[in-house]
Amino acid sequence: MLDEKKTAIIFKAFCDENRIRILKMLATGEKCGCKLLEEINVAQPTLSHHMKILCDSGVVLGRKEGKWTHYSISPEGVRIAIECLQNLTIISS
Amino acid sequence: MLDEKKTAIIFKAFCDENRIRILKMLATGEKCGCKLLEEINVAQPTLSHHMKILCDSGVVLGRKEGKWTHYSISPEGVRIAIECLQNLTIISS
DNA sequence: AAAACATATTGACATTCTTCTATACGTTGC
DNA sequence: GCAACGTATAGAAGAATGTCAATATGTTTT
Repeated sequence: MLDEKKTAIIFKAFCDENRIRILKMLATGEKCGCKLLEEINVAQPTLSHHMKILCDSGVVLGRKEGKWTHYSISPEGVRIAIECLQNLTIISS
Repeated sequence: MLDEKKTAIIFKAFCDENRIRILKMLATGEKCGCKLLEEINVAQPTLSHHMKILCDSGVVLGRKEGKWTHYSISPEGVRIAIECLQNLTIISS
């Protein structure tokens, strides 16, 4: 089981409204930063900040390609997050 | 699918280290506030504050009985949280 | 090499969150 | 009724977070 600190870092991804919007966009497939920026109402440095938190959580992957960064949901990160949520909440002895 | 605000409220439950400790305690069964207070290193009003956030998320249930409040994991709340996490992160078109 | 573009970093400010002390509220037992 | 107990609320202080403008970094194109 992950420690409290790492667990908190994972779920920080899901506790800001703008990050949730970003995740919903990524759920339809990989997108580059500039595309995300078009669809969300924040300044570019703010988006960059949120993308860092999402990547740090492990739930999102960033793939650099030339001047673009393509972001996508990480299936492995998602698996870990769900497992973590279950460990925290499923009653056990 | 839940809106961004409600989703954020659910996952706020999991993004503070002390709340994660509390959830781990509750995963071993229902506990009253005073029992939780013994095991966690915060003042009583701070615990009360965290319990409110946990209950607001729907992941924890509070059951009043005389002067005690007994807290437990809500299986239904957990189900919704996991479903919500899956909706946000499982790739779809 | 210079211009244009995508993204990251810095620094400042406002808001939100965590925590505490003090106090209030509701219940139990004398 | 009053004291003791468990919990909640109010208010304040400090820390963390979200946001932006300005600027830096790295890449592509001309």
